[in-house]
Amino acid sequence: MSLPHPATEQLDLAIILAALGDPTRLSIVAHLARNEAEPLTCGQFLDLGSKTNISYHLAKLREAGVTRTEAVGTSRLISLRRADLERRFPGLLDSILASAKTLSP
Amino acid sequence: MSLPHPATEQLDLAIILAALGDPTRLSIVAHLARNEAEPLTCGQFLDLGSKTNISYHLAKLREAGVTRTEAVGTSRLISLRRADLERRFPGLLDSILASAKTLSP
DNA sequence: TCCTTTGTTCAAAATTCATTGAACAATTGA
DNA sequence: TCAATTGTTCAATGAATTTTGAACAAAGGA
Repeated sequence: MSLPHPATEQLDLAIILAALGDPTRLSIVAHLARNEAEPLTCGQFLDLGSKTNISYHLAKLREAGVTRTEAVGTSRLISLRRADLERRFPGLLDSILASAKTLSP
Repeated sequence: MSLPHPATEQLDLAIILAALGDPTRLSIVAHLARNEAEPLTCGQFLDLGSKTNISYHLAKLREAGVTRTEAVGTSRLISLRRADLERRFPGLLDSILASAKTLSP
């Protein structure tokens, strides 16, 4: 099982914005931001869609470079690539997360 | 000819990010930001695509609330809705424009 | 070993998106 | 009035996206 992640220098703005320009994925990212202390598993997003569908959206976020996914046992631990994003596009993620917060308090 | 623009309070984050998550539209917005002194016409984007195609992308940006389009003669003057965006999602547009700048210096 | 848990992959269907050319509309100027 | 300029709308097409269920795979525990 390969879980390819784009390198930091390869992160593309349009691809990242497209990945975040979807309600389900925006909810996933907001949820990750709210629980950055410990990474979350796929199963913790099942209220947002079916198992298959969440797997699809999480793959999109990973391929865009927004999240990192590491396999641990049968689970996948998902976390925001905050430091990488900050280095490539300073301030971008924070402003998007802040904007997302004005919607779901 | 009606040119409907969403109200500031109705601006939706996912819709805005989806509108900006396209290379052509990101170029359009970056170009608008570089020339905010005076609004631009559709014809000034023809290097990014065909006349019909640019009209399509400009409609997307307008419907998302990113741009404002006013008819003047046979032309359309297009400008960023910077103040509205700032009020609804403070800092968002600036951070996206700054990120876009790191790509095309 | 067998079963459960946790996710992925695959194929199919439905939807949406992007692009094009032809036709149209409105304004301006000769 | 006639023609040129500036964009939009329409229909069609191909591509990409989203969603679903069935089948599969890997790890862990009884």
